[in-house]
Amino acid sequence: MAFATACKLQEPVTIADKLFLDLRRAILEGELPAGKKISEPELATAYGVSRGSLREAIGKLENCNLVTRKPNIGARIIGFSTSQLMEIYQIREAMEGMAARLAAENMAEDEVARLRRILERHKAEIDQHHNYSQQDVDLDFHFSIIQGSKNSRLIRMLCQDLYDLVRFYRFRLKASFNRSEQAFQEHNLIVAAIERRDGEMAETLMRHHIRASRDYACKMLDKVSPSEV
Amino acid sequence: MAFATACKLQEPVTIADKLFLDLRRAILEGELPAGKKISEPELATAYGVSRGSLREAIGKLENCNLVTRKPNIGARIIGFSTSQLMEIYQIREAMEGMAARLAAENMAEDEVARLRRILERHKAEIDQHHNYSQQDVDLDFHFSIIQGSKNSRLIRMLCQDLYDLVRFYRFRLKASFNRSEQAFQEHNLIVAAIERRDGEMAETLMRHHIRASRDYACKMLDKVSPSEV
DNA sequence: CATCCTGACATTGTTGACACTTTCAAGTTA
DNA sequence: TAACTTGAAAGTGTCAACAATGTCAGGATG
Repeated sequence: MAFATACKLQEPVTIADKLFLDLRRAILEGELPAGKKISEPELATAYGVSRGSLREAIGKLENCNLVTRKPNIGARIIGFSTSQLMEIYQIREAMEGMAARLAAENMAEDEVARLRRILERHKAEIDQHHNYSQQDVDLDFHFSIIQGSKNSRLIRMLCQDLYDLVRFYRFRLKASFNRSEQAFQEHNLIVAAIERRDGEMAETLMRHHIRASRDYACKMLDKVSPSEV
Repeated sequence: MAFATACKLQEPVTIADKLFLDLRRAILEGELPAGKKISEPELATAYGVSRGSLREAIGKLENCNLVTRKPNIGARIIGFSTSQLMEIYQIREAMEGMAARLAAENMAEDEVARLRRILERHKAEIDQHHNYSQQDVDLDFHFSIIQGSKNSRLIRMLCQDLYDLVRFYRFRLKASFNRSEQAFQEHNLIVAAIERRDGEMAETLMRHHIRASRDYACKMLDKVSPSEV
């Protein structure tokens, strides 16, 4: 997936880094269930490393907001709740809106062209009903715009901190999400605004897009489990 | 300072936590100079703790973006650059704008009243030329609005991740910053919008306020050191 | 019967020692 | 002299053992 590769610039050189990536993948792909308590001795022996390295890896996971720790009690995988998902959408609306504005101002021409190609790929996969890869192409789209903002800290906050959570939720709700055609239309408008270098409009459209995505997710969650917190 | 106390909910119970808070304060207040390399053995003996605890504390500092680490090479305190400061302002514009919108929608009446009182304190200190405490009152103002958003993740991202950096820069540039009267007027407008529960306007005004603050900082930096990166 | 102690067990926090990598200066060679 | 090699020193990464804390079942007490 282009998203993962492009977002992870540095190779894992140390054991703790490798472990961190392993555990992150395991959490994002549901191998380690949400809400589960992490037992340090258990995991350490399972992965064949010492507790020290594991603790360092857990520390990094805490930074990604994928686990929470309490002193003298331990770490657990985050749970998922509708309210937390809504919070994430609000933050994405603000930050990706800004990213779209900056991308319209700062993206190089070839980057804009690449963005347009992602859109074409998206359309092709819709026509062929490749539902499984539409999520990847969607991530690529958002990721490219974030990169285009050229704001290194914004990029880090979104790609490293927030999008892990997005993927965490997306993986667990993927069955419900099939808004690709509508999303494609909205993506189209955003790219057009970026091509016109209209930052104001790009931001407005991106915020609208993410709000629509939030509303859709909210409706789907209500349908699936109306009583769930 | 109300900001620091209210933002730190949990007591430091573990050695690594205490060390983390100590080091964070030392960095924010310039005790440890920007850009300095951190020697683990040196610091560990200086604080009378083992390297393991120190490394855990450094990990937390890395999460706050106050130090950067490279494998097998070590950690160093972040440096400061105008471009990085501008990036932070862009992110604050987006996120605090959203926070102000949500605060207008979600703040309880007594919280709004408290906000108004902060403003009165601000005015009193301007009249008495208490420049040193105006920065604190400014932090309290922004912090209260962020809290008022009721978005727990937004609060965490701003208060824990971004505002450490704000304080890092503010401490090192405090001499140049004397925009309190203008800032007070802008704060006034924002509170008025929140009191009217006008989220749209609160966001617009907050974004304007932060952009004005950025422009001012930019101008000051140019005046002080036009050639600096 | 419910509540409170109590003590053994399991888990986390902390430490010092060992292994590996980087750095840097002295010496060698073209 | 400049560039490369080498070896020691310093620093970081990793580990296993110890100390401190939290957990929970069993029994005593009202």
